Parts: sequence; C-alpha cells; structure tokens
Amino acid sequence: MPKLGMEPIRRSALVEAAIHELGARASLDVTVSQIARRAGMSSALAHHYFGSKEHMFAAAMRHVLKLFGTEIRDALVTARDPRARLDAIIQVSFAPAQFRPEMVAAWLNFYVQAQKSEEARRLLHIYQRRLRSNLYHALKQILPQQASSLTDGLAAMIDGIYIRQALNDAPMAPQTAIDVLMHFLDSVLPGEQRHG
Amino acid sequence: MPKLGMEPIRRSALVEAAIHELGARASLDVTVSQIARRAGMSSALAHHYFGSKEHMFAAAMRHVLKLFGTEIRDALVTARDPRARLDAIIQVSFAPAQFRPEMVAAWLNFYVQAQKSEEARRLLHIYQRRLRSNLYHALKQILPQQASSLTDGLAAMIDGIYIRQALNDAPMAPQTAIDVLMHFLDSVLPGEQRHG
DNA sequence: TTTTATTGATTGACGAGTCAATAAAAGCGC
DNA sequence: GCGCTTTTATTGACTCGTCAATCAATAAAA
Repeated sequence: MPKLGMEPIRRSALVEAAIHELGARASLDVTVSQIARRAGMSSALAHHYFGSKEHMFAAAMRHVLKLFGTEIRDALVTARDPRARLDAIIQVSFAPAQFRPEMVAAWLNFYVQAQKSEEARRLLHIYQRRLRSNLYHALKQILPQQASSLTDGLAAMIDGIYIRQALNDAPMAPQTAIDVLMHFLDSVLPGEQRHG
Repeated sequence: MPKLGMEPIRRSALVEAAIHELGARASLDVTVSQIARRAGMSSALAHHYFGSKEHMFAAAMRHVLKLFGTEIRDALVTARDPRARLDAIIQVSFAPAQFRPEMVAAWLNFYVQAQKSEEARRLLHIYQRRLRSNLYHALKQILPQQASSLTDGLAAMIDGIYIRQALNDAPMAPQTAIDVLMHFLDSVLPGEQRHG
C-alpha cells in the first residue's frame, strides 16, 4: 500500500477531520481516535504523523488562521477607502465559510487549548494582533483620536459574537452578525450613514 | 466530628474552591480531587454532596450568576436615567470582583461546560437573556429604532472582552475595559459626550 | 534491503464515581 | 441522666472507563 508522499495528504485529512469532528459533536472532548476514524485511518497513524494531540490541534489552528488570513488579504486589496476596509474585515469575519458552526466550535476549542498549550496561545495572539492591526490602520484614518479604543471594542465584539454562536442551539445567520457590526460602525463613524 | 448541618458549609466551600482552582491553574482540566483538597475535604465527600462533577460546576455557575445578578440589581436602583443605567451595567460587569482572573477563568469554563451540559447551557442562556434585557430597556429609551442591534453589539463586546481577559497573560485593568465600552457609548449615543 | 506506510494490540496514567467502614453526634424510651 | 438505635459526616481503598501514546509486526514500494 505504501504510495509514497502520504504524509501531507494524511496531515491535511486529519486537520480537516479535527475541525469537522469538533463541529459535529456538541462536546469539545474529541479524541484522537474519533478524528482518525473520520479521516479514514487508525489513531496510531495520526500519532505517527503528528506526534501528539496538541500538535494536531495546533496544525488545525494554523490551517484556520491561514485561511482567514488569506481571505482578509484578498478582501483588503480591493477595498479603496478605510471604511471599505473595515467593511471587508467584517464581511470576511462573518462570511459563511468562517462563521459555520464547525469553524466556530474549532475556535472555541482553540481558546481552550490556549489555556494549556503554549503554542496555541502564541497562535491565538498572532490572530489577535493581526485583527487589531487591520482594524486599527483603517480606523486611524477616520478617527485618529479614538482609533485605539474603537479597535479594542470592535475586536471584542467580533470575538463575542463568535462565542455566542458557539452556544446558540440555533445558529445565527451570518448577515445578522454583519448587520450588528455595520450598525455600530454607522453610528460611530462620521460621514454617510447606512452602509450595507 | 459530625457537627450537624455541614452540608451547606461544605457545598459553598466546594463552590468557592472550584472557582479558585479554575483561576489558579492555567488549564481548565480541574479534577474533583483538586477542588476537594482545596476545600479541605476528600473527593468522596465532594461526590457525596454534589453527586457529580457536572452538578458541582452547575452550582458554581449559579453562585457566580447570583452574585452578578444582585450586583446589577443594586447598581440599577440608584441609576436615574437610561444612560446611568447603561453605565451601571458596564461598571458592574467589569468591577474588580467580577473581572478578576479566577472569575474570568470560571466563565470560560462555563462556556465549555455548556457544550455538554444541558443545565450549564440553560444557566448561560439565563445570563444572556438578563444582560440583553437590561441593556435593551435602557437603550430603547434613548434610541428606540436601533436599540435591538445596539444591544446585541454591546452584549457581544462585553463577552468578547471577557474572553480576551481569559487569554491574556497579563490581565487587563478593569478600568481599561470600562473605558472601551464607555467610549463606544459616548460615540453612539446622542447628548452630552465624555462620560466616565 | 532499506525506507515509508500502516495498524492491532498494549501500556500506563489518570480520574469520576462507588462502597464499605469508622466515628460521632442526635434522638428516644426509660 | 443512661443505654440503644438512627442519622449525618467522613474517608481510604477500589472499580471501571477512557484515552493518549507506544510498539511490534506486516506490507509494499524504492
């Protein structure tokens, strides 16, 4: 059976499976065996390629962060003015691909991992810094004085909506989340109101 | 040794110990034995009084919710106008007693419990409804049209700041959190600016 | 024959929950 | 007050499951 070059295939299959498994069962207590089974292999093979469960979750986190990062980058290049850049960040944060229940469950799991895994904490801080930086650069050009404070508030609001999504039995529609954020921006920022 | 009427004493000792233990160790993997030891008794006794770990955490949750609820109520009676009521909710949400690291860790734990415990989910929804209701009633009197959307945003912002606090190695000062929220309110609400 | 892929079986640790046993009150009949 | 039973408090030892991680064994490329 050994078709060579299985490693990258197996690794990404496990990463995908980990995210889906977190979303599928309500609990965050997902075992390596469950993930491996979903990815179509034995738990021994999962350990062979990742060494430990912690490393596997870290890889899953890196995967999600990478997806998010590239989507943000793509969305930002087409955004002309600062307000459009803010809109883009919000749109991507709650795009159906990101705001899907299994993604949200994966995020909550990352928060939990970060409690005991140094690497998870590091990755989460990278995400937070990036988000903060993106928001700040746009806000600074609109309201220089208040940019810092508004950045913290918006970032917290995004994370907070994710947490709520992780708890709601009935998932919230992406557009609902976007509306809430947009509405805040409309209220806070000067200039033409009613974006959408 | 059986001094009668130990039950309530033991129960609240365990509840306190659970919260402190969650705050003390970085991980959320807290064992009944650890909690019982901190509360000065055997794990068997903890099980005797609570039946299960899940019940114990639920009791801890009820305890925290009760504290929070009474503080909110107390703060609201002295608040005259709607804006003062909003300020009061924010002040209590980030009062040092609530925003302390062990409290924040306990909250994150509740979110995790809610993934598998029906009762935890119920209690968390009660908290969310209460917070939402309090915010909404105040906002409705200031900006009736936008009250609903603003409520969701503010509630998410509060939860989001808690999550960040749960991850930061260096805890944020309560006043910093309050400033961020107040700043948003100042920007969004009509009338005199610069509260605090 | 060396390397890569793969797994069933096993190990070892840990932890929730149970149980039987001990001890000391509180009640109770007298 | 004085024995007796009942109730409450308490724990050490134990059971039972689970799960991450390891290992030895198999197979098929290179």
